Amino acid sequence: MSEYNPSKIEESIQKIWRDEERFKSVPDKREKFYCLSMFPYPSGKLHMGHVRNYTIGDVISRYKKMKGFNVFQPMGWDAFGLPAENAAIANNVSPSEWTKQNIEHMKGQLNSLGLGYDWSKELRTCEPTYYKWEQLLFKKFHEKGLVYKKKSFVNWDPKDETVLANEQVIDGKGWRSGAQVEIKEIDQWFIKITDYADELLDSLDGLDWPENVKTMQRNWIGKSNGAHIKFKLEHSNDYLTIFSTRPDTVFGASFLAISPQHEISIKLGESDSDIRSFLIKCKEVKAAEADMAKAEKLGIETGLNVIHPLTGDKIPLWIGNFVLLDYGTGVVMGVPGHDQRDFEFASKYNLDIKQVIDGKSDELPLLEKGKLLNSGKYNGLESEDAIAKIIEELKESNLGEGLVQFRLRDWGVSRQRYWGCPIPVLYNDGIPSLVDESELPVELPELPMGSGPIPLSQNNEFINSKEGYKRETDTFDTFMDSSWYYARFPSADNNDQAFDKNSNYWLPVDLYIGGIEHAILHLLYSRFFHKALRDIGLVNGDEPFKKLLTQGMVLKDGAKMSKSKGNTVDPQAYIDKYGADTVRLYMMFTSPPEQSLEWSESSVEGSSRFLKKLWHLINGRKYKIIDEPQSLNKNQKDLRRKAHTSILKIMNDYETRHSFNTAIAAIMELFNSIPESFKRDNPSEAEIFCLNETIIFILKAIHPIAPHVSEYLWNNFTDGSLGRIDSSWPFADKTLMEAESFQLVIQVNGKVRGKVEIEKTLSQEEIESTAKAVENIKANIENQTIRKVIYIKEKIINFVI
RNA sequence: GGGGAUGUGGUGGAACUGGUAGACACGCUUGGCUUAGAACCAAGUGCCGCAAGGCGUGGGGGUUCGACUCCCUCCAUCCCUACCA
Repeated sequence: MSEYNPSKIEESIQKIWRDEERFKSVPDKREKFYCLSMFPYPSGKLHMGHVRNYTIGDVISRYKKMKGFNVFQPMGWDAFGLPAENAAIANNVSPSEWTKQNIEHMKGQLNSLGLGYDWSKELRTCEPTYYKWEQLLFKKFHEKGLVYKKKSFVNWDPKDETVLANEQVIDGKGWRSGAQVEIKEIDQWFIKITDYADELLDSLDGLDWPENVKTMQRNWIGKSNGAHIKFKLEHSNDYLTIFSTRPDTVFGASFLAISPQHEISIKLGESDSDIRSFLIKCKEVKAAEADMAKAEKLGIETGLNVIHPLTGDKIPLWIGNFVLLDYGTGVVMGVPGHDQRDFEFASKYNLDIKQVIDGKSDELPLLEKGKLLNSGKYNGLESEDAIAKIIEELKESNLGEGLVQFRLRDWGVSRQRYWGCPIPVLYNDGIPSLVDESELPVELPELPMGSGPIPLSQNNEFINSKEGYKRETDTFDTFMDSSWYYARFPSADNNDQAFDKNSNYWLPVDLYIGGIEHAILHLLYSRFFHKALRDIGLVNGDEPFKKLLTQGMVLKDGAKMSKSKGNTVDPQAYIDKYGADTVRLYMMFTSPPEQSLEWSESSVEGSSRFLKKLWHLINGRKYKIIDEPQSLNKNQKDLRRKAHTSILKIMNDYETRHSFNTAIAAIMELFNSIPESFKRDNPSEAEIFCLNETIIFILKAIHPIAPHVSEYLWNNFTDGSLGRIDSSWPFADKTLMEAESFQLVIQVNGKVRGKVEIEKTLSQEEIESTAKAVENIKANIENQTIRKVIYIKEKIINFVI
């Protein structure tokens, strides 16, 4: 008998798939299923996270195909981005060459895993055939009024004279130069995602997405009701406007704080050296929100006052490093009595702390709402009431108004990098205009000979390549590239249109699978893109991804696998050693998709062992057509019951729960439940019938996960008599699932004291007396009054004494 | 700082709707096969205890006949935080 040889089998089966073009998808009459896994950044090698992500997608795609769906599963490359520039500097290769080589290698790896992609629709975001359309979409967004330019902040490395990504700033220093990084303001392109804030929020409700992701998006969008309140600057005609969700606490305002980048701060810095040095200090904070929040809250008095709009009191104006110019109005009202952060700030700088809300305790800060006090004529009113009345008064005196504010900010899409999609803009005397459609794409130029990846701003040939104009030198944020690729896939081979009838047929994506780390940004940008494309008339429907599955990370020794930690495991070594089927089986078996997965070497061995056992049971055996036997003995009935209940459970696990680990456990259980006698050389006809049925069920059930070995065994077992393995899913016959008895668990006061097998024909009284008669139960309830009997049908009986 | 998760044997995990905690595996122990090992096969394996029994799902408290599951509270770890992708 031949041994299980994964590499030989996998190669031969993959050849059949290639020759048949098994995974090429075209529209037809079946129900469609567009299954998409987040495309990878071509970093060079597949990592475990990819293997997991793509195996999940492939398992579901193959399962859906067996269930009769027309499945489309494409794959492509998120090919622009920072790592290519880093590699270019480190290895002196061009980003495009490096990227191309990585793609070739990774594509081979994906194929060796047996992933069923329709490569006829492959796309690469770094190719002009892709980004030409991205440039056109940007132009359409511009025509719709969704694009504008404004100043905003970046991490600036003064030594290298480059803009740094957040991850390139380490402890406030540039990663390469080591220079102190500064916040710098530059002019950049923005897209008005906030125009869609309400819709992005509201249409979350109808999505079949995990609740936690929807919650994260809701909180990110952050719709809040509040008010703008104007404070007049003393000795001036200017006003400062703040936004507050708690106008009921306005009488507790004891300071106002402005951002260090606010024009007043900058003006004061010019004449006051203390303020100047404070502002310089504030520049030394990384632009990332987490870093700003962690930084110590610092402030400096401006010496200016503002006038409280309701009391007329003078209130000091401060500059605070925690105030973001980009967010809200760039001015904050400090109410130390009722806000944690304001309280800490006021305590530190000895500012007034007033209580204006009556709470259960008098300990400040008091964060909850309640009755107002120390608030003039509003004393005694409940917060909600007071909010309405205060807004009314402010409105009458033109010093404020109620309004809804979003936390969501517009999307800055400018990057000062080489390896990205050029923003298609021309400047004539500094006036920008979008490049004409007939002149698209604006191609990214090759790098000058011998140069590293210099930004386009240093490439004069590019800048001046259209006479009379200067070209825009910013490139797009790579989130732009990945925000619409899902819609391009079905039309990826069409160079005349961004989206053709294929996109219309396949969209929306029925299941989108990817890492939880994309829960907010990528998924929100894509949702925005879809809505904007819809309004331009390019796609149908309101949402791009009907259902979402977010997978957890792959860990080693409790930590995320990363190069810097040196704890990476190269999947290729395992594919080479055990074969793709084992790696896929291991990945699916060891943890449910949404949880993180701890890599363990020895468990891989276990998955391989199961496939070997499967091989030894089935290889060499031949399927024989036998009529369904008239009567079966207990063993035979039990096996059939197990087979049919298992198939039903596995179906539910694949389809509804996406719980592949329990599906595999059920397959293993079914395998283990085959009586030894059925496998002998001379079984009875009835035994052969039951065994054949079980083998068919097991091969079909494991096929989405271990497609090579199952198809190979299937072909040899059936000799083509039952069609291709992926042509159908087994029928689970409910009439075969019924058992004649069940095990009843007997509890006394909620503790398990015994178990007994009960015939289903028994009445509840009979069950109760049978339970009471069980040896250990008798002892437990003797001489006791049974106060209550709780019977849960065919499960449990509990005697309460 | 804010937002979202997770926590169950030596290990990965199961328990789907409040109803037998530990399915299915890994590992380990013992035995078989073997000159030996690997592989394979069989039995055992939550903890304490000779046993009867008791304890047990991150800690503490609560609801319930019954809690891994619901509520309160605390702790630990991970992810995101708008220029990593």
